Amino acid sequence: MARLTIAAQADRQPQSLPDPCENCGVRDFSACAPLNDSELCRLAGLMTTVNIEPHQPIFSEADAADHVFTVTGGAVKIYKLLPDGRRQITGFLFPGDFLGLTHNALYAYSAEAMTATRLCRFPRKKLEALLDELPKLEQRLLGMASHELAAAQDQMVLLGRKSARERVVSFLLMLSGGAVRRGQPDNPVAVPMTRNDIADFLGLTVETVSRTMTQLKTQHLIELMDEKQVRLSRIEALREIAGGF
Amino acid sequence: MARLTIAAQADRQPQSLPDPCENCGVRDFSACAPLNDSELCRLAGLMTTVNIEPHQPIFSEADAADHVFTVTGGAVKIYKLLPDGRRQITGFLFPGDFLGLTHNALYAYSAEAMTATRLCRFPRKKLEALLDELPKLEQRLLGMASHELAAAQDQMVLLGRKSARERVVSFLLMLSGGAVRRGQPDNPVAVPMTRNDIADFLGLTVETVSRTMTQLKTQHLIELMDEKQVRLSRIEALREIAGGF
DNA sequence: CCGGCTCGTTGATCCAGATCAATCCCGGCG
DNA sequence: CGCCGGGATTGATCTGGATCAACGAGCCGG
Repeated sequence: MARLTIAAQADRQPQSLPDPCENCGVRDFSACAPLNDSELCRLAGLMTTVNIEPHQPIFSEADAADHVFTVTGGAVKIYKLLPDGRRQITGFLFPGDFLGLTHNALYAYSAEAMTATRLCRFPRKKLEALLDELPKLEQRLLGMASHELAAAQDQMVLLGRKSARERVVSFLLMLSGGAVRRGQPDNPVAVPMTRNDIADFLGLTVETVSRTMTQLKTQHLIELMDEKQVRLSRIEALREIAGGF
Repeated sequence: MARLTIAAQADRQPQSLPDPCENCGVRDFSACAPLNDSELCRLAGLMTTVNIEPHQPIFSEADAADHVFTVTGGAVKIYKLLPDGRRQITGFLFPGDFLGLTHNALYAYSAEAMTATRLCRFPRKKLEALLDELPKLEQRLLGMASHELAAAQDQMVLLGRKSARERVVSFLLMLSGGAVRRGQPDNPVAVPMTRNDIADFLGLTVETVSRTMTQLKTQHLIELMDEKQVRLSRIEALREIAGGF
C-alpha cells in the first residue's frame, strides 16, 4: 500500500490519485479505462463514492437526471413500469457498467441496488463540461453506448421471438458471459437476482421461470448448486437451445 | 437557388458545399445537425450518396462493418434473424436517422430498404478519424445513441409486458410521433411497412396484427383510410390504451 | 384477359405460458 | 423454540395469441 502511495505521489499531477481510484478494481472495464492517471485525476475531482443498501433505489424514472454513475461493486437492476404496475427489467448492471446516461432532463428508467452496491457518482453538468476536454472519455462513452444498443437489440429478439426455454437458457449464458468479462467464475455462475427479477427481465412469470429451470435440471443441462448458483453442465447443448449467443 | 449557391461560395472554405448537402432536407434532424458549413464540408468529403431499390438489402448481419449511413429519403427496416428463420425487426428508420453504428468489426443486424431509399454513406475508418477533429459530431452521435437506447428500452417494455392491443396502439402512436418530428402529416399517419413487418416488429403474427387493427376500427378508435394510411380518431383514448407513450 | 403472385383479412382450433392456488423452505425474531 | 413472511417450487386450470386454413383483392407479366 505504501508502494502505491509513493507511485501516486511520483505522478506529475499536483495531487495524487484519490484513494477510491487508486484501489479501483474495475478501472479497466469502466468508462475510465482510456484515461491516464492525470486525466483520471481530473475526472475523480468531480466524483463522490456512494454506498447503497440492498433493495434501495438509486434513482427513479422521471427524477431529474442530475447525476451519472459507474457501478464499482454489487449489482443493480434497471426497469420501467407501466401505469398499472407491470414491470420490465431492461438490464442488470455489474461492476464496470455505466448508469444513468440520458440526453433528456429526466431519467428514462428506475435503478435499484439488488445487493450492497458501491457507485462512483458524477454531477452530470460538470461531467458534460469535462467531456469537451477529454475526447477519449467521450469516445469511450460512445463505444459503451453502442455496445449497450447491440445488447438491447439482442434482448428484443429474446422478448419478441424466443420461447420460455430459449429465454431462460439465453439468460444463463448471458450471465456466464458477463462473469467471464469481469474475470469472475463463470461456471458455476452466480445468479444474484430473484426469480421474480429474472421473470421481469425475460418477459415471463416467476412460475414459468421456475418450471423451466427444473426442466433444464431434469434434462441434465444445468445443475442448481443452490438457488443463486447454477452450473451449466452442457454448454454446447445450451448454446444450441439459446439460438445464437 | 442562386442565392444559396452564392452563400456557399461566400463561405471561407476552399470548396462550396457539395450539392447533396446543399439541398439536404434532413440536415437539422441528422447527425450533421451541429456542424457548420465548413465542418459539414469536411464530412461531405468522405461521403457518397447511394440509392437503394425497395426490398433491396443495405447490409447484412455479420457483414464487415465498413460503412455507416445517414438515411436521407425513404424508409429502412433493421432486423435480426434466429438460426431457424424467426425474425425480429428492431427498428424502422426514416430520413435523418443514422444507420450502421457499431463498435465491432461486424454489423449487429441486417438493414433493408422498405421503399426507394437514399443514403449518405461514410467509410467507417475515415469517419472515425474525423471524429477526433470534430468533437461536436461525436457528441451528436452520443446523443443519438442515448436516444436510441431509450427507444430500445421502451420497445423492451412493449415486447415483454404489453398485450397485442397495447402493442399495436403503441406502434401507431410511435409512428405518428415520428412523423411529427420529421414535420410530416401525423394524422392520418402513413404506415409504409407491410403487416408482416409490423408483426415482426411487435413480436406478434400477421393475423393478430390484422385482427387487432380491425378491432380498433370497429371500436372507432382508428380509421383505415387504406392499408397504408391510418387515422387516429381518438388520440387520448389510444394513449390511455398504449400505457404511457 | 387470364393465371399466378403477394398481401391482407377472417374463421376454427390449438397450445405455451399465464393465472390461481397450495405447499415448502429458510432466515429472522420474539 | 415456534412463529412469521418472503421467496421458490409444484399442480390444476384458463386464455390470449399462435397456428392452420380458406379466401378476397390488387398487381404484374404474358
